[in-house]
Amino acid sequence: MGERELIEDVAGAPLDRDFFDRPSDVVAPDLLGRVVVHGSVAVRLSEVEAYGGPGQDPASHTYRGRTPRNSVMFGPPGHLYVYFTYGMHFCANLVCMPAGSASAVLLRAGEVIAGVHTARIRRMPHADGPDLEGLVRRVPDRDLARGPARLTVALGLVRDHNGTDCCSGGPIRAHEGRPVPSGQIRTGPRTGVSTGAETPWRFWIDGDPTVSPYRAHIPRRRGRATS
DNA sequence: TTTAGGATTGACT
DNA sequence: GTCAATCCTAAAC
Repeated sequence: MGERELIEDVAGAPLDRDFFDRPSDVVAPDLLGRVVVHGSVAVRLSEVEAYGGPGQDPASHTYRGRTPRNSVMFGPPGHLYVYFTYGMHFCANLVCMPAGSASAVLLRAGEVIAGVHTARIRRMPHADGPDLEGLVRRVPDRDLARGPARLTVALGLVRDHNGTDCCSGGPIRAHEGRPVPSGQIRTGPRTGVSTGAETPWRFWIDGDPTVSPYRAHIPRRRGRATS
């Protein structure tokens, strides 16, 4: 059995593009329990957030229209939108709706269900140094993909993956997994956004230990405190 | 050209 | 609970 078959054994068949050709707030809860795959690593999603289109959602990167950074969100559905933030982190989204509409779902957290060893090494501080397992503090399994930047690292997604088509049988795909019954889905305000936080477009699996802890947005101070 | 601030995280009190 | 790290983006000038 090859890598593909092993992954499909635990993650089911890949989702096709039609899955993403719907509004992001409809796709988002349907993504819970689904499995995002990159090579040998697979993550079962436990928490996502929907972001809307131009002029509709003040929290969305596309609210003010197309820019070089957000151009992938204006493209066809089922593509990966990876962005850099806080000077050090990458986060990953799956684009929804037809080209031109520019909405997406942020992948916030999940459980690593395949490739745990690879994911753990990626999540170690200084994984490229001489001190590997046993010498560096081991990240608990539940924390491997608990948070959007952590999930992106665990899956090995980087800047260059921005724009990747996830519905063409390539190395990065979304698989059907097992959808979560609506009774187990919880919704609430989105995390860390300074505007539009009142829209309850964060979705997570009730009671799942891999869901990230909620943190309200805190505007950061700049420069030195004076006087 | 300058500047504010960010879809976060890990360390620390 | 607080805070710094760190660089990119887009808006303002």
